[in-house]
Parts: sequence; structure tokens; C-alpha cells
Amino acid sequence: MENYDELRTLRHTASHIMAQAVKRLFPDVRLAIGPATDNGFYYDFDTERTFTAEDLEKIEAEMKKIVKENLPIKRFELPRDEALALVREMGEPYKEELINDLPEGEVISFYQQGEFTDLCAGPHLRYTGSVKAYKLLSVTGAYWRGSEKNKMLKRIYATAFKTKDELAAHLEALEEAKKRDHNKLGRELEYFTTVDVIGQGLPILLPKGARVIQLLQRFVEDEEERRGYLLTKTPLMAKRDLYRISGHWDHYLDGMFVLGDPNDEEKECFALRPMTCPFQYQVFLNRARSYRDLPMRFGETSTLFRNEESGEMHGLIRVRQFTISEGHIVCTPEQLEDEFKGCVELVQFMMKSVGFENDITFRFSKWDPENREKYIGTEEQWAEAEGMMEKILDGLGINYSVGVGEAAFYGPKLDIQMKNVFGKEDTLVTIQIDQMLAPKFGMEYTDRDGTKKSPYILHRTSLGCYERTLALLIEKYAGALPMWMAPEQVRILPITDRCIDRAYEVATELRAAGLRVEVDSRSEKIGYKIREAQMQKLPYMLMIGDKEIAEGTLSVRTRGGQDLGAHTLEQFLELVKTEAAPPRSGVSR
RNA sequence: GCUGGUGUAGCACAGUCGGUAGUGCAGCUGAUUCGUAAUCAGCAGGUCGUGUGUUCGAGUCACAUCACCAGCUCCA
Repeated sequence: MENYDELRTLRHTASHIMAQAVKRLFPDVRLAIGPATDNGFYYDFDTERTFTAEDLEKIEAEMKKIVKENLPIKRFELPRDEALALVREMGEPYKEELINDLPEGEVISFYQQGEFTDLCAGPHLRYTGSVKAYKLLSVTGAYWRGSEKNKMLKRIYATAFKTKDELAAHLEALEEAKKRDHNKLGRELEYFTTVDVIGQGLPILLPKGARVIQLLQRFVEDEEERRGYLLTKTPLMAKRDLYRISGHWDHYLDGMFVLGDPNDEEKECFALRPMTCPFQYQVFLNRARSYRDLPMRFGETSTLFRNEESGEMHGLIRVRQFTISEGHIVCTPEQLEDEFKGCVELVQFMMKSVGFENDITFRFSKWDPENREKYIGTEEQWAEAEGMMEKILDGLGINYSVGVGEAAFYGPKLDIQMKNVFGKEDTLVTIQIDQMLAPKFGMEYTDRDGTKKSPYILHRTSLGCYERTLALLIEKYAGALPMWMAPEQVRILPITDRCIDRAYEVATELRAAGLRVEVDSRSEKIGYKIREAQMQKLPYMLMIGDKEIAEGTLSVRTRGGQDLGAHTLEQFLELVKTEAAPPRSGVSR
């Protein structure tokens, strides 16, 4: 941890050096903030100027000078009024705002290096000469204080390390990460593509991508079936009336694709569904329910539509139409804890099955009491739902962070987060407790004592949205997906054209055994065919030449380049039997 | 939506000062029948993202628009 703090101090100091360089070169910029981040640092500037690549070079050169000057970095504190006077004199309105927002009694400190002074809590290194390895990376926009209502500032991202070697290694790792980027690799390997005429956030799943998603879907649906889930298939759109009941019309209208004029009450108006909840509730509402029916676990491979803002879309990670392993569990208050645990257990099994178990983190997403218009329900209801979730999470011994203001509008969430190859985090899976929507829809059950009661609802996914999961799988495995979900598991490579007939025979037999097999029948050299198969990250290559035909064998090679030698067809099937089959938890209920 | 960047053949790229579009790989055809990362020869492939404008003339300049990328904001 000490190392971590040292690195942050170094980077924070580097950010001051960068700000000083910017001030020297462009005196009219005003300073906002410049913190260290997990991988580097940035500084936000207010200026009309657009920083160009050449500007970045100039700034870096100026930073070099400041480092060479080896200026001592001095800390001093000022009382509030003097601090305000100082930043006003410096002409730094953002700093003024920061000081005004500091709580009463807080120490107001500044750091000075040469002619440059910055409001800052510190800590910092003692001399600018200590910052030896840094690199400016990019210029982007960022709202002042992270609010889109505020002015957009210019942010320069950079990074710094203790040594030049570490910096070089980091930059190298960034380049490597780019090679795994699903948005590049997924297109190269033909998992998906996009097309201008279809539109933003609407990727085309090519045959390989479609196959992987189908395999994942089957895997999830089969596992859920064994765990007592009831399959539903509900419409992709509904009249606005449905969303009025659920609250989506009031809280989520901007996120929906509306068919018709939402303001014309005389004419019918539909919307594509952004969530499955209100549809699946209708299954529960199909007839009167008793406590004997509960819990009811509904599952659906559900396609959803969300009208994301134009800048939000990203490859397969953020799209406007996606398909999710959606489900709702309707249960009694007494069953809630067990059902919640069952959801967590299912998710943990799913994560382990696809190999994500060490890559995920848990986030307990709570509401923000300061932002009431975003949520429905009363303070008491939120306290109750969040209290229950907290108790369950602590009971399970789950390590989680807390996200204030990250809840759904109807209830708190347990979000399972995963970072992409560039370290950007997204929610993969979510489990939510909801006590608000059942009464809105008139959902109730008759209890033992004959009274009508309002059930609890768990909203949950197993594997999350398939597009996003596919993206993270491609990145995690650099395109070399595990055998059981590989769109093409085996490629047969005939060594000469004489062997093509046999190759097709073998392919037919392997397909009959359930494997996904293709034959490379081109008249190319074997090395060439192997190279192609390896670039496509296929799990297995089977070579068939005159020798193999004579012996009745296949020469097996793995995608790692390992030569496993001659196998009979039966031996090969035995070899891959386990890894070719989707995992099963063995849980049933 | 906002800030910035990018858009030339399926992919990676070149295209000078505005003068009418090229290379490599992939593809196709033919030859080769090959044993573990690239056989040889030939052919074809482009409204230069789209539109409008400036110009005798636009891949190149201007404006608009669409898509993609990075980041912000927002979310699975």
C-alpha cells in the first residue's frame, strides 16, 4: 500500500508540473483540478484553446524544463479569507469555488513551486526534479465537477512512473490491451460488425458471435430450468399505459423508443421495452396466486431497447438493443433471503463457468436521498429494502463497495462489476430487491390466514446481457474462447487434396458427436492452414494426410501450438469430451 | 448530448502544390499435392463515409451530416 501512495504522490506532483507548464505556455488558461488516478493523472483546464498534439509535445518539453530546474515544492496554509484573496489575485475562479465549498474549519493549504502556486491538500514530493518518467496521453473534455450542467473543460490525461522502464512497460501494456480490445478483435475475428445504415448502438452479430451467444443462452436457460425457473416469452413492446403503471413513463421516458406521439393522448402510443419487469409481472397476474405458488421464479431471454445518448455507445459493451438473461422472482417476505442467496449462488456459478470469478467485484448500489425525484417510494421503504440487502450481503460474507445514487428507481441493487481491458468498469450482472412495483401492479397473494399480501420481487440476471458478456469474454481470452463456447471448436486440415473426402467424413462423425467442426479444403500448404487456424484462435486442429488415413488416425494440434500426436477419432472425442460440454452446477430444486 | 480525434478496396496503409486513385495481405481463376507460421502466375475489386458548396478541375479546400474511436455525463 505504501508503494501505491508513493505512486499517487508522484503522479499528483506530476500533475502540478503539467499545470505549471501549461500556465507558462498558455497564461490565459484557468486551473480546475488535477488529481492522480489509478493509472496516472490528469488536470482540467478552462480555456478556449484546443490542445493539439503539438501542444502536448510543447507542454511535455516545458515539463522537462521544470523538472530540470528542480524547484523546491513548498507547502503553506492560509486562513479562509486570505486564501480567497490569493486565488482571486491569481485569477483562478475555480479555485475560489473550491475554497468556498470547503467545510468550516478545514485546513486550506497551498503548494508552491517556483512561480506556480496551486490550492491543494497534498501531499507532494519535495522537488520537481523527482519526477523523472511521465507521458502525456490524450486531451478530452470533462464537465466541471462532473455535472453536465456545468461548463466543459479541457482535460489532459497523462501518466507518470518512478522509472522510465516502468513507464515504458505501462505504455507497452496499453498497446497489448489494445490488441485484446473486443471492439477491434471482435470485428477482426468476425464476431460482430456495425453498419452505418442501421445506426448507432445496433451491432450486427455475425455467425460466430451469434453462435457464442446462442451457446451462452442455452447454457443459462438449461441451468435456470434445473433451478426451478419458469420460462416466459413476453412482447417486446407495449402501450404507454403499461409504463405509466410501472413508473417508467415518469422516470425513464428519455431512455425509451416511443412509437407514436407521446403527447397525443387521443391516439395509441407504444414503446419498445427497456426492461422486462412489467411484462413478466403479467404472468404472475394471470390468475389469483396463493402462498403455495411462491416463490415463482420467472426467466426469459429478453431483448431490450434503450435509447442511449449518442455518445454512450461502445462496441458490444453499450448498445441500444441487447438481450439479457432476465428474470423476476416473486416471493413472500420470509422467502426473500433464501431467494436472494440463490440468485447470488447462481451468479457465482455463472461467473466461474465463464472464467470471470476473479475479475468481478460487488457493488451495493443504494439510492441517493438527496435526489428524490429519481426514485419512487418512501424513505422508510428504502431503509427497509437496503437494510434487508445489507443483512443478506453481510450474512453471505460478500466483500462489496457502496455506490450511493446507483440504485434503480424502484430499489437497491447488488451489482456485479467487471472492468474491460482498458480498466473501464461496467455492470455485468445485477440483483435487485423491489417492494415498490408489486402494489403498483396489484400483485398479491393469499396467505395462510386468508389475507391478501403484497409479495417481494427480486429482479435479477444470471449472466447479464449477452452482448456485453461476449465483449468481456473476447477481451479476457484475447479471442481464444473456452472450448465449450467456441463457435468453431475443431478445424480439419487435409494435407493434400487426396485427403479431402476423408476430412469431410471425419467432420460428419465429429458433428454427429456434437462438436462444431469445419474443414479447410483449400489447396494450400499445411503450414499455411495451421497459421490461419491459429490466427482465428480455434481450439483444435486435426490434420489428415496419407499417413493418418493409412493408420486410421488424426494428428491433433491445440491452438497453443502444442502437438498432441496421433489420435483415433474415438480417442479424440474422449480427449475433448469434458471441455466441450457446458458446465453444470448440479444444483436443482 | 458534450469535448476532441478519425473516416481512401474485406483488412493495414500510401496518395506531394487541387490535375481524375496506388501498395501489401485477404478474395477469385489456373498451375502446384505439398507434413507443422505465408508455393507460383494471372485476374478482379474504390461514387475516396454521405451531401452541398468553392473551382475550369476536389480524395485533397469550406460547410453540413452520418458512422467509428477516446473521454465526460448517463446506464446492463
